[in-house]
Amino acid sequence: MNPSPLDKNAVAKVLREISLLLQLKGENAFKVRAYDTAADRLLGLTQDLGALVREGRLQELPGIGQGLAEKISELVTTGKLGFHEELKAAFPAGLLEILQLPDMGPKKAMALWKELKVGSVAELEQACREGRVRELKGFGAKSEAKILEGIALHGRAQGKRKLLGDVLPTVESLLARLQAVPGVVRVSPAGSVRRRAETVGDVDLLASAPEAGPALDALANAPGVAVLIGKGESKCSVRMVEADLQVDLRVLPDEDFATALHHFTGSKAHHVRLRGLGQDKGFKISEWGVHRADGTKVLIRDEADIYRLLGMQYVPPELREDSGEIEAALEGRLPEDLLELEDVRGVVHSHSTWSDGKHSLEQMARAAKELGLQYLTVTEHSQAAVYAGGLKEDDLKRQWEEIDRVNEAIPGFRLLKGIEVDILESGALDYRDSVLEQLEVVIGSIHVRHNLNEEQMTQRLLNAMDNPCLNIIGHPTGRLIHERDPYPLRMEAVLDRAAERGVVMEVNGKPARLDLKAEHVRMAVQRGVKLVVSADAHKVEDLPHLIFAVATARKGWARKGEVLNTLPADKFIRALKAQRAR
DNA sequence: GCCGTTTTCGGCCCGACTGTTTTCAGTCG
Repeated sequence: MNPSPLDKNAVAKVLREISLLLQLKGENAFKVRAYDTAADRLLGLTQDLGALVREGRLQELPGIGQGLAEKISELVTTGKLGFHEELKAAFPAGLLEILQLPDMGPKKAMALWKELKVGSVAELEQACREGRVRELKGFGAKSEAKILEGIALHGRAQGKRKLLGDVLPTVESLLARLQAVPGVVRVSPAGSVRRRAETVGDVDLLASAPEAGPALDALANAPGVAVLIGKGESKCSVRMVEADLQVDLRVLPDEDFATALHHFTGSKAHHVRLRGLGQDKGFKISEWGVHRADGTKVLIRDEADIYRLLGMQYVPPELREDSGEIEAALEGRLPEDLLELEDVRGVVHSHSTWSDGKHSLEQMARAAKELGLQYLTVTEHSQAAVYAGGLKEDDLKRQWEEIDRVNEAIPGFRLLKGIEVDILESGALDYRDSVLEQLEVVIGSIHVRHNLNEEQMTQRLLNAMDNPCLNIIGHPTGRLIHERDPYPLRMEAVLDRAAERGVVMEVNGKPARLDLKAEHVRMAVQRGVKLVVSADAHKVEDLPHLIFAVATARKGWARKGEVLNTLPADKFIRALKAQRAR
């Protein structure tokens, strides 16, 4: 198989750029949208793009017709697209960066370029300082100041969306504060936080109350607020000290809460589709509610009412990305038993002071029990992971004695004897089989030698899965969001082998990992590969990271039955072994 | 550029907000 010069992410990025360039050109807005829709479609793709191209099946994807199919094929097979190159040549490269500034769209950017020959952010900044921008039609002194402010912010926060895991604690404490305000009925996060996206730009919060004032004040005066950006009748925006995070709160009457929550949860792509469906059925769906053709308002008590009205299953927020959930919900194919946090009985993947963890086995066990869990899989690093205090084979026996002592000391809870064994460059495991066979849970992970090529890395994992001692592949792509790219890997091949051999895939909940990520989870589920959700805990404070693994599994449409650590400890271990014995 | 029990043309989601205007265009979510 020839590796594709461009993968789906790269192709989507080109389509996105074409959309921007077409907007600059003043092209028909619907043509522009077609490129955006196609980019969304590719990003949510769970099939192999290269295969779709080879088999000429691109046009089976909704939103992709003949024109886009040809362009995508050209990109995938040659790595370039003539149409794209021509468009790019027509504008200065810096214009695309100008478009990233707040309140800056194609019309304004083109005016700046045509009238002032401003073609980069640096030139724009200079033009503002010299007062030349305010002379333009449609611009004024205020726009000039706003642009300068935007440039400053852009420089500071360039591409730095925050990890969901870094943001959620702040969000939850703000929500608790708002819920305690007298008169407040309901509170909820909205936007990407509620959809449990991997990373978050701004945080949107909603509250319902008869009077907006007290709730708005509660946010404006909340601890940790650095700047009050703005406060009006029904909205308040602040910037938090922590992580330079912007938080927007809207307060509205409780009867408008459900439609507003739905509106502000998004995603945009999901909404565009829903509104189209609504229109077909004679409803107009907007932020302010659902209206019939005669203008009367439909009573919407909660979000489920909206989906019911459209004759489809309820779509949980995590799934609202227009990646097939709408078709599935219309046909009744959406999983009704998506994994819930409450389904999880035990935590998989943890470290203690025996290797690079911060807390003792007993501390970890007590903390996990405190969270309502029944077991914790102890999986220290193996000897190859020298930097992480990896255990020698001999150390294991002594650790097992301590595990036995802790298990006796804490009734109703159990530490399982496991290991996170390194997958060496060849795909061999870092312990002898005779040692691995004695363990209850064997996670195999890659920690060293990341710089192999796609074929070598794929083969490394395939080889590892051939060892019957291996139960689970840990953080299969090795990515660290914002820090390290996933290693090159043919995920389809890895998952096919996992399905064939009964190897389980980890969904690692560490906020910077989320690995497998949601789209890979979906690919795994489609192949019948079983999963575990893990915390990858190195200290007791990491144990709640399980919620991010659960969120990722849900975003990948994983049902309870597909996640093995929803089973009690004995059945969990038996299921792991049974998988391998198939 | 896509799409079709309104099918090969003429549609394509909707409304608020802002700053600029003097009735509206552009941007955003």
